[in-house]
Amino acid sequence: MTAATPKGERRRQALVEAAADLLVDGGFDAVRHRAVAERAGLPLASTTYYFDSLDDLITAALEFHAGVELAYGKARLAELDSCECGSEAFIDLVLALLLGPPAGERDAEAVLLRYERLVATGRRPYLRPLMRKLSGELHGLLIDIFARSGRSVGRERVEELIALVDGAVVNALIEVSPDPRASARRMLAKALS
Amino acid sequence: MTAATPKGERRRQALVEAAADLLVDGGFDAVRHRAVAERAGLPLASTTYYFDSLDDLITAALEFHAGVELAYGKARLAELDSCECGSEAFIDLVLALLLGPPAGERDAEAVLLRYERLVATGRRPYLRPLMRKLSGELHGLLIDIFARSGRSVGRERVEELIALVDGAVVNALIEVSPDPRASARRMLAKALS
DNA sequence: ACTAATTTGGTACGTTCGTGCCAGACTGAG
DNA sequence: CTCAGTCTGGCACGAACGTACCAAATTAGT
Repeated sequence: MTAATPKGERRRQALVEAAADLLVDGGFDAVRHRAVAERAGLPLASTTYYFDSLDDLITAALEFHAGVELAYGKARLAELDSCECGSEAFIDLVLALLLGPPAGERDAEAVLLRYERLVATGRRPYLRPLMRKLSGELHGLLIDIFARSGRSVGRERVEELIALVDGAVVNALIEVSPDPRASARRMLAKALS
Repeated sequence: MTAATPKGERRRQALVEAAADLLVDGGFDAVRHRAVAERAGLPLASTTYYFDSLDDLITAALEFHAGVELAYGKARLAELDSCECGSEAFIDLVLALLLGPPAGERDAEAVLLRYERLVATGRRPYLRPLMRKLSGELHGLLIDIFARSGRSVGRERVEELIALVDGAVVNALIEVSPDPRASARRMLAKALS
């Protein structure tokens, strides 16, 4: 169901954003009708009124969130015009694009979330087109960044580096006190040296 | 709770194996009291009698399954004595250890499950010691295999290759018709050439 | 202002889940 | 054989869930 009135549209959007928030800090399992309604300050029934099913709501939330992520990536890319491309800063930038902005204390959890989402997509075929689009644009962004910093690389090499980062992350998750970003940084530094 | 009678021990073990089966073909979410009891052909209450909580049951199931996986790995390693180490066969062997034996039609799903489990571990700190142990032994096995096939490599290089495989897999999950094993094979072949 | 369409929000139904309960059946040590 | 300790299994509770329902309130088109 799509809203037909301005106020309705605002309400619908509030639900989408609430769902996206829940998705970010609780994973797919946290996106429930009741939780979304409560976070948006709206009654339970509004979630079923504006969205045919929970999957619909999740899709909308992911779509919204993907937009936010890409906007962040493009902003960081724009900053790079001033091209302070030390190896250290460059690696941090790539990690920020792939893992999100560093989240301090909660970084391990934040990164974990990204991979939970990625893996959970495997069980939700209806999200694949969306994830493919996001992933494609992200790869494009990375190629741009490599080019703009003087390190020209092909698409294949970029995919290899992404795989390296992703693999380092999932393997870091089982450490006693996981620091997936640090593991990824180590791998990336070695591969780029 | 631990069983004190032989028949009780057999029952307990039946529950563990049923839980491991469910874990393998449905992920952590499939391991429920009722499902385990039904698959084992035992009443619901037996699951709470022998295991203090669901987490207890899951831990036992994962432990059991890890044993099975490692046994498979060691068996494949033993076969290698006859050292038919063509590049193709070698890569398939490494993939069999990391992704499990090829599962034909259902391969994508089987591989997905492994990574669901890996990521889900991030939310279950009590499983980390177990996963670390399994992961450590698997790494050791891989080093052995590399050595035995004439390709001597250090631990760091092995971890790099594992990350490459894992990253290739998680990135393959969002393809229109995912074939994670093929993606991993491609990456591995390139890295080993 | 009036009517029809849309939106609202409280409520309820049917499932599934983890877990607790307990009377009865079984089993092994004396 | 006896009986304390162990095990069995049917059952019920409370919570959380997705979703359906519907009378009342609001809004939009004329």
